[in-house]
Amino acid sequence: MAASEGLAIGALARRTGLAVSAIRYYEAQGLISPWRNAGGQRRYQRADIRRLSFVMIAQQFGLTLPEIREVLSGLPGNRTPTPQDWQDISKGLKAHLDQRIDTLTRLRDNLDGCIGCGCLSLPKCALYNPDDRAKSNGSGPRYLMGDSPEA
Amino acid sequence: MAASEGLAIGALARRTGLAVSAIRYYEAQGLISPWRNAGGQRRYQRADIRRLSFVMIAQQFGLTLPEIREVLSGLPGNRTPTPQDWQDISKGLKAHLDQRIDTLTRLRDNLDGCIGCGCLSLPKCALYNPDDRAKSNGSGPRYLMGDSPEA
DNA sequence: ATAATTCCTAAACCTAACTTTAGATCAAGG
DNA sequence: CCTTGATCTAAAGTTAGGTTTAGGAATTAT
Repeated sequence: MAASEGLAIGALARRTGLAVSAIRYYEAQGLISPWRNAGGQRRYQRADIRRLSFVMIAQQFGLTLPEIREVLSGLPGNRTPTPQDWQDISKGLKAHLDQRIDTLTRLRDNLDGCIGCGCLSLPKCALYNPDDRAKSNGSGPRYLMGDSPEA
Repeated sequence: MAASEGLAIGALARRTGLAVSAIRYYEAQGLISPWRNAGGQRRYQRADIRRLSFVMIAQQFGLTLPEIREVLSGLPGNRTPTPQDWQDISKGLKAHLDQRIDTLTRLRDNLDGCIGCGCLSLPKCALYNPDDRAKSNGSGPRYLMGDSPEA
């Protein structure tokens, strides 16, 4: 097995800790693009280990797979990414995370105020802020609150 | 319509901004318990507006519905919750949020370090911490990283 | 007394991010 | 050559948190 043959999907799975099925799924989502050997099996570059690690870290930070694909598109397509390339796109990740932390911190501080006043369901409550909801992640209903003062 | 008749589900939906279907779903998840009128329709107390508002806020903070049900169980069952009751269980929410912020802040600071060293895929990287993953929310694969230094 | 709303239940459908399954093919060891 | 293990594809299943639909029944408005 010459070094030029690349990694099989199982080997990549062991190296990254991902399930084989997850790696195939990421390919379907456009996050990674292996080539195929003569028998039609996927073969990966060593740089793909780092690529998938980046995907996993970005996921922890709350990015969706389409968002991660977008960030990864900042890598050069014509050569193996250098450490500097990775550092460059990681800065975008950090900015994203900074924003999430700011949002949550603001929510927490507002909750402090609400614990003090016990208002919790008033439209005037500082927690009533649709923008935060759009930013914070995923689930939950479409709207938030809109109670009348007396309740 | 005497005041004692309670709110119909549509009225509660308008007051909270939630969809009628969401309110029924929350009931199925044990988050709210209306009584039924003679015709079998759900009727709610005014205090339920606040209860659902609390559910929505807790969701923004990243709690799952089972977790929220757990927090709500801290309310008195034998009477309408007082502002003090709400303040009491809100403290639990705040603690939860504090923890999320700590975790994210730690992740961000570790990423700062990684941007500096460019390691991103090493097991020694500070970002390699399974505990954070268990805490941070929901999706994503089971494991994280496990690359060898040379990659 | 209708007509128009609203509400009821049960079941199917939806998205994200995967996993599982089934049946077939490929690769490697003896 | 033959067996074992890894891989392939396509499709269905899974979980969370809901929404939509279908066919009725209750309420409200006129």
